[in-house]
Amino acid sequence: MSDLEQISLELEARGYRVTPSRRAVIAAILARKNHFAADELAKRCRGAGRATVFRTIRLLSDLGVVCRVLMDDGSPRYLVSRSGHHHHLVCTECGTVQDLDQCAVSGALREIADASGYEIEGHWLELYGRCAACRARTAVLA
Amino acid sequence: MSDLEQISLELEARGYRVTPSRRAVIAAILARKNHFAADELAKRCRGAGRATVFRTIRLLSDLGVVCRVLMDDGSPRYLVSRSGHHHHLVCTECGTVQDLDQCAVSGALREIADASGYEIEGHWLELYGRCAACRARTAVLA
DNA sequence: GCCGAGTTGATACTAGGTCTCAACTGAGAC
DNA sequence: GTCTCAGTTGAGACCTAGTATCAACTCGGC
Ligand SMILES: [Zn+2]
Ligand SMILES: [Zn+2]
Ligand SMILES: [Zn+2]
Ligand SMILES: [Zn+2]
Repeated sequence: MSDLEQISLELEARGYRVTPSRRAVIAAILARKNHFAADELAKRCRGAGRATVFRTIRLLSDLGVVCRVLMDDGSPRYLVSRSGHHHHLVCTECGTVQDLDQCAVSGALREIADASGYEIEGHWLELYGRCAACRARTAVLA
Repeated sequence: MSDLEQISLELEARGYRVTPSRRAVIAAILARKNHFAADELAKRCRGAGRATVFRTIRLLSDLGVVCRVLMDDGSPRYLVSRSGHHHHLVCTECGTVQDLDQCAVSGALREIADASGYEIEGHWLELYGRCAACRARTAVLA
């Protein structure tokens, strides 16, 4: 079963219609090799208007099919999500985004909750750095 | 020495002029008890235009005098910063922001760097939850 | 075939900024 | 004092990343 069919079933299971517009957006997303900007997808995606592209991205985001990454300049990008709760490691040089399956803060949360009196419900974490490839490239030049 | 003077000296030390506009923005920031939106400050702050308010906030942010907090709905707010590197605990109910002096991820970074091959340069972390006061309020109603 | 909820897209609108550029300021050089 | 010029300002245009509106359309179920 293709990813498109898989996601379509997921949508139907949740009571959403699988329309041609939604198919077009999902196909466009699956076609992107790396992360993409919503507006860029909207321009590239014939078969769905801008509003529908944004709506569909949000829908898929709520379903956990795509995830949002905040780049280091603050601009949002989207990515097909491969797992449940996870965070990202973003290369500040080439923009590569790597999924981190482990959550780096889950251990500390209990402690913070105790110390602060807060009941912690969620968190947002992004890590920025230079990927192995970019580091290697600079090392050669130096 | 007042906070305003303190910050002014900081600016001068870095080669920036301490102008009436900047003083007005800084005073307006210091007058806010809690976090504020940049646009709201611009409206409230007679004595500096919108662009200058935004520029000054960015300047102070670069200097570490104010910090930016991403609320759980994604909207940015600013806060007078009291320490160096730190993160925030944001109450999703009343909006209270509490500084966390400890960095919850510093310990995990070495490990992640080793596993990923990235040289980690920075990170962004926000925690969301319900503060003690809001929890108490709900408990009474229940 | 009809109904009504779900969906769509053009367009307007919003938040949160940045850019432009001519005018202004003010600290230091003379 | 006054010249000078980099730093600063503000009005307004512009930009990105969306959301709101609303009339039109679609389609599964009866
Ligand atoms: Zn890279
Ligand atoms: Zn996590
Ligand atoms: Zn609270
Ligand atoms: Zn940290």
